[in-house]
Amino acid sequence: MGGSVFVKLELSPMQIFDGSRTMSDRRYDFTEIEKKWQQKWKQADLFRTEDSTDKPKFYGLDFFPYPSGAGLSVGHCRNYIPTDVACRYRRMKGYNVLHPMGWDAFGLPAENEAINKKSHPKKTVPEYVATYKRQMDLVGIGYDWAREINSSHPDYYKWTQWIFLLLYKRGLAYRSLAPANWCPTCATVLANEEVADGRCWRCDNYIEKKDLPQWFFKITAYADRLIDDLNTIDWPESIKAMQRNLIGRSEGADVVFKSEQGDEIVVYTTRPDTLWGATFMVLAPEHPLVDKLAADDKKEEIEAYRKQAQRQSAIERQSTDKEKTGVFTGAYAINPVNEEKIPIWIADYIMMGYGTGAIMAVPAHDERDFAFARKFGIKITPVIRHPEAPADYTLDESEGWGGYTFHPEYGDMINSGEFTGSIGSNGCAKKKVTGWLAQTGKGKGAVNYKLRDWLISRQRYWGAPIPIIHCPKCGEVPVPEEALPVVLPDVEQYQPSASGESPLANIAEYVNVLCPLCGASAKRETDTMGGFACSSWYFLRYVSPHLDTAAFDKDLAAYWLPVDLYVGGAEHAVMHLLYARFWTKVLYDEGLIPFVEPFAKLMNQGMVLINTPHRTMEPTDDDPEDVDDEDRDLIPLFPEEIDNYPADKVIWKSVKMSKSKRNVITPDAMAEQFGADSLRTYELFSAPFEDAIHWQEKGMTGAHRFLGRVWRLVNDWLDRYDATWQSKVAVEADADPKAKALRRKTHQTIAKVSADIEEFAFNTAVAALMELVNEMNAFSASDSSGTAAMSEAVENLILILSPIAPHIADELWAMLARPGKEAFTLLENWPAHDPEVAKADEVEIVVQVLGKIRDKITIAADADEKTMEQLALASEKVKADLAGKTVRKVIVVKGKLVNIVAN
RNA sequence: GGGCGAGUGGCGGAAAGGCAGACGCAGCGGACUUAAAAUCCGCCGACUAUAUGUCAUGUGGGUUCGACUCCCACCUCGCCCA
Repeated sequence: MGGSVFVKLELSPMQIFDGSRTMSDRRYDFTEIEKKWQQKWKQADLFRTEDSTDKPKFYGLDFFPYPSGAGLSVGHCRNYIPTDVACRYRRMKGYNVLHPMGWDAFGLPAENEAINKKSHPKKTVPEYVATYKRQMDLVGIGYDWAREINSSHPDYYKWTQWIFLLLYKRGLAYRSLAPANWCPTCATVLANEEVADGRCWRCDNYIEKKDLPQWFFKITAYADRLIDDLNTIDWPESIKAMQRNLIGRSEGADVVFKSEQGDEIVVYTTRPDTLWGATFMVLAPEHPLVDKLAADDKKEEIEAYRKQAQRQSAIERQSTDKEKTGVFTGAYAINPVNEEKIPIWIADYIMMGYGTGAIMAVPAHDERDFAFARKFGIKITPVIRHPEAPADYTLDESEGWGGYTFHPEYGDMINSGEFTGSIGSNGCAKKKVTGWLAQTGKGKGAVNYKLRDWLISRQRYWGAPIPIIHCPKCGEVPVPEEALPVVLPDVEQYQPSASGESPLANIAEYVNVLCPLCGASAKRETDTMGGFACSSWYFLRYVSPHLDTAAFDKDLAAYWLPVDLYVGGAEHAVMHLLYARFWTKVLYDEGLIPFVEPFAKLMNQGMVLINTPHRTMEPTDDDPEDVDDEDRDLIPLFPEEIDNYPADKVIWKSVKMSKSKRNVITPDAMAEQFGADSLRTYELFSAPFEDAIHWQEKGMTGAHRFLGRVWRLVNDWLDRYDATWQSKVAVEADADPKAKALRRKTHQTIAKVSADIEEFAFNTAVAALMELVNEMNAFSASDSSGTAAMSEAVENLILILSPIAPHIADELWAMLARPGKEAFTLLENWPAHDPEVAKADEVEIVVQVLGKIRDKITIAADADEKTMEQLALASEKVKADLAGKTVRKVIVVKGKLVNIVAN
């Protein structure tokens, strides 16, 4: 103590905070500190989760990452850091916390990466995993590595296969010949959802159509539950909307049309109230009835049209911008509601996959039908009055079909026989017509979904083998449970072949087996499962990662699940989340788990963007005319190119970090330069959790400076730190207003940081900590002798900072001579704030006259409305402003303001 | 074209319908230093008459004693779907 007093007397307050004074022993050596504590945490097995059920549980989970060769960027950390803060906070709050991590190691990304590097995924994946783990530890993420899982290990995919068989047993897995989206580059089929703008979502090349026998999961059987249960979970509305949109439930009617020859053609329509306006029918070119219906003189034309339709992607075919094409079959159908004879056409904008592959076309009230009818001169009959049309408005072609004619809105029915005049609003007419169709046997109410069954087959090596055997006598035979796993064989040649067959098909010893039922020679299924299968149940494996008798322990799953907090990027969210929800419901139906939704709360973190130099693409001969430079695609400039490129031509743009753009910042570099705690603090502070961060190294400097201030503040107070502050602090605060103010700030900050972490408002939590540190610094430089208040502030600051910057917090915590102190802040209790201490006893309120601020007065915090009004009216400035006016009304907001209305 | 979201200083951002700009970055001035870095202190939306002044939260209306916040229309940007 004596030494510090001496120093204090010798130096001015400013010098006391000069970090250079005792450079050698007081420097914030983050490299040393972070290494030291990461080792200590590991030695103490600090993040090991026990399956204790006497505590409330908290299951915090990040999206299942696939380990790529590029390693982690600071962008990935935007996902892992906030989850870690939430988990550390819950742990200190007394929860039993499960915070695991594992690897979505199967699937195309890992395989493509390995192919590109001419290496084997079995070798590369462990290398990449090691890098990810090292980087996650480097950032200080507290995962329980004892629960690490890897979807490409046989002890994991054994259970993926087991769930496949469960689906098969329940009639939810089937094999069917189907036109597949075929990517020639990746040499594999893709799910519809994996195709964007007719291109493969991974390699961006155009896809083709190819007929293959393929495995599907019948997710459509769960469509209604997948929509309805969205109402029970705490997810961002945007993600829920995307899921509803993808499922695409619509209500309408199946209506039976008949061809003149008597063939039934069932069409699905969402607008049965427009039936009287159906003036033609359109079949998909692939529709099975087309050959039968087609007139002889049309057959050639139809065949040619089919061929060109098949070459196009679904997106191209259905685009509303596209010029309509089609061929008249020469046949006619009878409209069942009015017995009218209408022509049957084929057109590529009708797809076999949606509804029944045939539509009734109502050109007056559907945009594409309208364009089609106009082009081919087909009759247009309006049957719905435009809601805004005058009552006496008549519709005819002389108006050029403008004005009130074409519209897809609900409206009252016209030109519709006995239904003419039916009220259209709120779908009334639709309901009425649907009921009538059912009564008369002309059709029935029907629900349709955009959602297709989930195509799970991949003709690739690096996936979980589908556990099915094809027997010439018994047909499809599931591999018996006791024979699982079907182990992926080691092969030399795992590159996919252009034939469309899996590389597994070439391995005789794998393919040739005996039928488990009859013992005859049979062949194994050679397709593997797409990666979404593995990630549809991994969250269950973490509760008992090493169990070898079941996919998961039922009791532990019931204890830990559902996941309390699930964090990941919005961009990959729709498919994975939908499939995982589907499997969860199947497992529930099987009686294996007592919940129907796997993820109670979902949060999407914002991306990390970085300002990246670009140049525009050089003009080419293929360019459409009058392309502006601004419309041309931008190409990133690499670091070595930028110096040779004219500065005024460089276009700077904030884009996502990616290896291909060479703009990646690694956590390794940041940890080395500023420390992991600075990286964590910066990423949390820089923007709200959901918003994109624009990476700026200056921001890292700011976070680092803040931690440096904390470091010096605590260090400079160590020798005055009083571990027995608890018994003194109240007396001290009564005697010293400055001490009282500091206590107030401390307790306010505890409350603010706690609430902010729970609400994922990390940016304002960090700001609150900065405010506290600023106030502590000012206090310490003041003439106050409030050591107890300062000791309380120091202790609490370290604890509430610890989830955000755990290494520095543990180091500072270790320096305190606190009785009964735990070795790690994580083992301490989260501080509770005392509302009485946090409460201000005086507040400054605003006095307004007609909404303009005229004075600010300081009053007792608990002053009642009447007192406030009196004090406000007594203000000299207010009196001056009110001279000659009559007070009409006084609005008083307790503790905030007084507004005087006068004229 | 449809759905969702967002527009606030030079920048990132903060504001239960109640003092717009917390906190930080950058900038400016100062202290310390032989010097620099680091650190510390102060200033920091615009305008002018330098004031407890006026104007300011994409634009225009509305509700309200009071609007960044709620409602309507429009503009711009982003994401998803088509």
